[in-house]
Amino acid sequence: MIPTPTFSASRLDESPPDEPARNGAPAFSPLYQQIKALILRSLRAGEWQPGEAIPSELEFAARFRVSQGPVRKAIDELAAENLLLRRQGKGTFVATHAERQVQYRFLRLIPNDGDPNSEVPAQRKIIDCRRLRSSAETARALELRTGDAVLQVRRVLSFDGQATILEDLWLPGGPFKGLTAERLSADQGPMYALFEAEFGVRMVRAEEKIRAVLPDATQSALLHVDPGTPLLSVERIAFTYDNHAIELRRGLYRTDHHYYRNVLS
Amino acid sequence: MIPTPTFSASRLDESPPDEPARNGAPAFSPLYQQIKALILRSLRAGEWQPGEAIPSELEFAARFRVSQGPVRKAIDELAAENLLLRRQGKGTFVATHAERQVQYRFLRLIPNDGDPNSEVPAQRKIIDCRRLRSSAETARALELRTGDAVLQVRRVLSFDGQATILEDLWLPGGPFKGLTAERLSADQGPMYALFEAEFGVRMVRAEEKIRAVLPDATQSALLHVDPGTPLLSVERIAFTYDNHAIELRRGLYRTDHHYYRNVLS
DNA sequence: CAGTGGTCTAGACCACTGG
DNA sequence: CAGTGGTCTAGACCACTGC
Repeated sequence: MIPTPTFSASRLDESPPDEPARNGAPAFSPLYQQIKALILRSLRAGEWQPGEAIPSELEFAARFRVSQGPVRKAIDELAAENLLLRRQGKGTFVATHAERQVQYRFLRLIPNDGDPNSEVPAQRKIIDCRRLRSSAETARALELRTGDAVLQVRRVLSFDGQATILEDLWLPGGPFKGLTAERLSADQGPMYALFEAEFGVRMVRAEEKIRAVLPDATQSALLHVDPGTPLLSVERIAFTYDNHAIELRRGLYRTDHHYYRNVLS
Repeated sequence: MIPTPTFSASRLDESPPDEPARNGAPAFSPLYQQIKALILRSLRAGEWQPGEAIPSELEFAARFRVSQGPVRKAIDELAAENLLLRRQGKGTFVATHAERQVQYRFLRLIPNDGDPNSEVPAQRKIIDCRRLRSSAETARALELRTGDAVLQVRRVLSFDGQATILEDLWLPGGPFKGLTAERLSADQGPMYALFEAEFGVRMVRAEEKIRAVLPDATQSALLHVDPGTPLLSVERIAFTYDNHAIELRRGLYRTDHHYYRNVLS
C-alpha cells in the first residue's frame, strides 16, 4: 500500500466508527492507537486464549499495512497495562493469572517477616456459594439492575494454618453460570485462573477501598479472633477489558502477622 | 561522530564504570539505558531544579552524538517513573510536588462521597518537631547508624474541620539541618514541596505497609476518637533518586469518612 | 513563526530462544 | 539456523505552544 501522506482520521477503518468525534475537534488519533484498539478488540473477542502467543510484530505490520514502529508501540502499551506479556526471542503472549510467576497478582498481603516476593501457598476453604438476587448496592457496583441474578461466594484463606482472610464475592449470574462450591473447592491455583479457563472472564484491573473496621460476631468467629480485633476491610471492584466491572469483593484481613503493601510513585 | 558499528559496551563513557559486569556476561547495556543513567546523574546532582525544563530531545541527541530515538526512549522511561514531566509543544520538566495538579501525590486517602480527584484542602497542625538520636529501628529504615541525629515531627491533618490523620515523621538530621516547627507551620502546600525548595530533597517513590490497629491513649486524644476505634496504620518509607531512603513516616488514618484507595493492575 | 514533543517509515543490525 | 522481540539511524512530517 502506498503510504497516505496524512492520516488525521484513520487508515485502518474496518468498522463503523464508534466515536466519530462529535465535537468540533477532528479528534486526531495516531496509528498506533488505532492498532491498539484493534488488538484490544481481538483480545476481548477471545481470538487468542490466555497464555497463547499473538501474531508477531511483523505479521501485524503486514496485516495492517504499516511499519513495525506503530505496531510495536501499540503492543508496548498493552504490555504496560499487563494485558500482554513480551518475551524476547519467543513472542508476545496474552496475560494470564495462571502462571507461577504472577500468581495472586492482585493480592497485596505480605507476611511480616518473609520477603515480599515469597510464595503464597494459601489454603483455601469455600464456606458458601449461592445464587441470589442482587441488592441495589451490588447491582450498582456490577453494572447490573437490582434483582438480577448474582452469585455470592464466601471463603476463608489461611496462611501457615492460621485463618487470615475472610472474603465475600459477588459475581454476575450470566457470565458465571454453572459456578458451584464444588467446582471452586476442587480447584488448585488462583481463583482468577479458574475464571479465565472456565468462564472466559479475564481480570485486568481492580480498584480497592481500604478501611479499618471491627468484625461482627460471625466474622470474628470465622477468623478466630476477638470481636475487638481491628481488621483491614478491603473492598475490591475488578474489571475486564474496557473497564467493565465484573466482580465485587469484600475482604477482611488480619494484620497481626501480615501487612498490606503498596508502592507509590 | 561516525556511528560505531557495534555498541556492546558503551559509546557514552565519561567516567569509570560503576559496575563493570564482574561476572562472565558482557552485561549488554543499550544506548538509551546509558543516556537514562546520564540524565539521572544530572538530576541527582541538581543540574536542573524541580519545575525547570531540561534540554530538548534534539539537544541531548547532539550532545550525546546519537539520534533522537534513544534519547526519546530514555526520557520516556524517566517520565513513566514520574521523575520527568513531558508537555507537548513546551518541553520536558523536572517533576515537582509543588504543582496544583499533582499536590499530595502520595496521599491515598479519599473522602467517602467526594470524587477521587477532588481537592484536598487539608488543615495542617504541627504538634511537635524535635531533634534526637535515632533508635536502632529508625536507623535501619533510614540507612543511618543507631544514634545518628534525626528530626522527629508530629502533626495532625484535618479535613472539613475533623482531625483525620496523625502522623509521625523521622528525617535524617544531615540533609534536613535547619528544619523547625516554625518553618513547617508557616508553610502552605505539601510538605514535600517545602523539602524540595528548602533542602533539595526530592521524594520520588515510596513504599507503604498498611495495617489495622487500635490507638493508644495519646493517639486517640489527638484524633478525638474512642480508644476502641479501629484505625489504619500507614508506615511509609520514601525514597529519593537511586532508591535512597530519606524519610520514615508512621500515619494513623481515621477511615469513617475516608478510605485508602489503591489500584491494582 | 520557530521550537518542542509526538508519530511514522524503511532499513539495518543485535540479543535471545528453540529446533 | 530461522524467527522473535529489542535497539538504532536518518529523515520526514504532524500537533501543540507561545511569541
